[in-house]
Amino acid sequence: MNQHTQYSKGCAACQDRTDIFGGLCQSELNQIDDKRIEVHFKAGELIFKQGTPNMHFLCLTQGKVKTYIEGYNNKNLILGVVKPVEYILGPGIYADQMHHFSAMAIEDSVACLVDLVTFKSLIRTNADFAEDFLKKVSLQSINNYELFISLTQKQMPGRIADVLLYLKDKVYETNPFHTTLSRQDLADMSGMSKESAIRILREFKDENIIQVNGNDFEILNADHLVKISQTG
Amino acid sequence: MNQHTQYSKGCAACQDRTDIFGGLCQSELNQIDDKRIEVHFKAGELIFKQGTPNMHFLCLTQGKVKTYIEGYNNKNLILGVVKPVEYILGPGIYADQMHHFSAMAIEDSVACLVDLVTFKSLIRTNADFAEDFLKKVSLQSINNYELFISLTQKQMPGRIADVLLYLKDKVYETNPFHTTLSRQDLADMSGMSKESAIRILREFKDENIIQVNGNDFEILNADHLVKISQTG
DNA sequence: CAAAGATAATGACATATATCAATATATCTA
DNA sequence: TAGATATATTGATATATGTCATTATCTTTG
Repeated sequence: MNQHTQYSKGCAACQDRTDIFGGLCQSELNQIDDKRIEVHFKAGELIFKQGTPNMHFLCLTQGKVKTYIEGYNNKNLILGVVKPVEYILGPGIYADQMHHFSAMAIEDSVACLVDLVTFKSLIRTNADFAEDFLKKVSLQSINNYELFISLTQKQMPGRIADVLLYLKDKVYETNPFHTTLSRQDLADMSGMSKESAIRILREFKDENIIQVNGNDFEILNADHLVKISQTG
Repeated sequence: MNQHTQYSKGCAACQDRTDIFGGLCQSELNQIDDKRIEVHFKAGELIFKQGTPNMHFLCLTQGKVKTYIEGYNNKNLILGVVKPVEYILGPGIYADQMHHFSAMAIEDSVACLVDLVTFKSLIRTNADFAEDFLKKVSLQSINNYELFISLTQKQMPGRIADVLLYLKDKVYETNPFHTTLSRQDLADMSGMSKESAIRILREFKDENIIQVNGNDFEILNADHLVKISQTG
């Protein structure tokens, strides 16, 4: 990606492409704009790391970012994939000012960093914005509950089905779709070894539920995938 | 528990026993007090159920409550045990007005129900209260991340170790402790079958890490439990 | 107190899943 | 382009964990 083709018309322009700034007036948007740092990340680059201080509110304007918890034995658990225009919010902002998960660009990406002082002051002064934020946090929480059930109560086919449906419906929003996620990433999203993830994908392929060619996926039988997701 | 020995001096009295009302002035406390319904639950009674409308903000003043997600095949995942004075907050409040998990009294309990209109209006008008609330939500979120890692990346001994340490340090805050949680509950907290939970407990007993007698537990070697928790 | 019902404990067995090793394929780099 | 490195795939095997059946223990209730 060319560094000069960047999207830098300010927060007002982004406002058209998302709902998260809907509760802000022009002067409030300017507050954010003034404190905004636009940063470009190459695919594979770490955006922030679990365990480091959380100093900024981060808004993704281009590319895709995976968020993941670094667990034991170098095993990661991918919480989700963020796409533009969406912010990446960690619970540390209002707790211990630390990052509780890491974020890595899986495509060349552009993110805006806003210092937390500005962000928190807006939360305090604009009740609509605070409510919108609470709503976002809540929706993320609901997603986490679904992830909990998927990871702890479903067998491997159900978990892989959930990942495929998530990618199709929530991340790429197309079918077929191309992903830059590796097989290891798919495994980290479904809490299994990469060998197991590969095996399940092959089974789905053999049963004509999906078509796979490298990193190109097509869901051929979404209903069947939903059924597999539900029956564990 | 005798219905007449109830704690009913109003929110101001509860304020001494918790931090959650710290950001409220007297008139705001009165607002809550006016809309407050105090309800007694017997052990085993359902307080609210996943999938039903979420109409109240709930504050536990006596007893203990387990919160759990109802998954597939009648399998539950216990998120945690709430003790007084703490509120039980679901993400539905700011999302779809639904309960996303269930709550059940595991001891005779008393809870205050406050309608959400009052609660939300306080969030809008009192920035300190809103920040305190965000902090609570964030801490809960951080706990959930730890639970994620425990449930998805640790083997059974590590998961049972986490449950035992959680009960000792966070729920009962004594050692030895007595619990009203069944073996099935312990299994639902650690994402395994009750038979497996029982087996691991016996192993810990045989290794003199814990002492178990029915529902009376004593952690004899906490350091060892911590080590087991860390090595998976 | 005895009977009944629930909960707990244990063993035998089945199976889902991880691990290890080998090979294949893709991607990078000199 | 060739070599090197990373990633993907497959098969054989080990193991963690669930399921089922049985017995034991506790708790309730008439």
